Amino acid sequence: MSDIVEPQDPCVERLAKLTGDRCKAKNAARRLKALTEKIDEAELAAEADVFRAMADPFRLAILQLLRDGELCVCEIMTALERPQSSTSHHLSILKRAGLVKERREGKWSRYRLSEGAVIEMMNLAGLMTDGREG
Amino acid sequence: MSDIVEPQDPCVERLAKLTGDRCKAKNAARRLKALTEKIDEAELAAEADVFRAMADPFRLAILQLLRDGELCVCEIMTALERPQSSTSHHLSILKRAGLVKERREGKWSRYRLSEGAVIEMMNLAGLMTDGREG
DNA sequence: CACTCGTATCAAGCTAATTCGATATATAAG
DNA sequence: CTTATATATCGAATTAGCTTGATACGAGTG
Repeated sequence: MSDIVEPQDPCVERLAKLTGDRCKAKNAARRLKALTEKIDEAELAAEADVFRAMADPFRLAILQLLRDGELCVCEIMTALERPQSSTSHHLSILKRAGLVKERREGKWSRYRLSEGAVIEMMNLAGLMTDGREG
Repeated sequence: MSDIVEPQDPCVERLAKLTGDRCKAKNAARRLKALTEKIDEAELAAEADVFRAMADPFRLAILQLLRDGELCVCEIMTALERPQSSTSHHLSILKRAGLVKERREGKWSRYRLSEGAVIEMMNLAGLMTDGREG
């Protein structure tokens, strides 16, 4: 019962074996632990939800269409030649992720892009893929 | 056999019924068709691959760790307390999507973020979720 | 060569996502 | 009230993705 409270932290043990140097290992472990503690799991989960919503070519096509303005479900399904149920379903996913907004007008549901980072993210993704197949 | 070649384009028919105005319908259909033709399916698929690679909290945590520099598999699995096979598997997904780069050094595989838009995309996703959960 | 260690890949079980027809809800019109 | 139309939701089948132990590969070491 004295100086340090972590006599055999498994993380340190692990890294000590890696480097062979127990002192280095402790520093590395401290650095990794600091990095890990900065990670907010709930926030990462929320961000993953956003990315998952954009991880489908059909939904990206919808977002592309909406760049030029508001459209209703029937216009989107017509333009992209997809069944109504599928179109509506994917729009609900985009809406839940906060990527699009809905405006009810009579029996029509008109969808538009959310203000904010949506367009920028699509542009960035475009940049990332340009290097590979352009 | 004369003026127009699209006597019963199903898209126009669809929109004509919607608006009740055949002329408007034709314009709307033309606009939608122009938008649709601008869409490059292969590029959307590639972008979807990038987003799919980022659509997992564990992989986002890996990317977060790598913001501060290169790490090997064993450091990542130790920091995030995940099995080795899982860590390696997710790193391969990130690598395939072009989000990280690998550097072999002896028996170690050291991973780092790809230069480019990766960090910006994570920042943007963070912005998008900020508004929802404080 | 035998052994160790770091990493990659495989395999099997499980969960989540996609698809689309069928059905339900809601709004408007006759 | 019935009908039509636009959209949402359900259900069931298929597919894709995650997880993890087991195994294979590759590079060092004795």
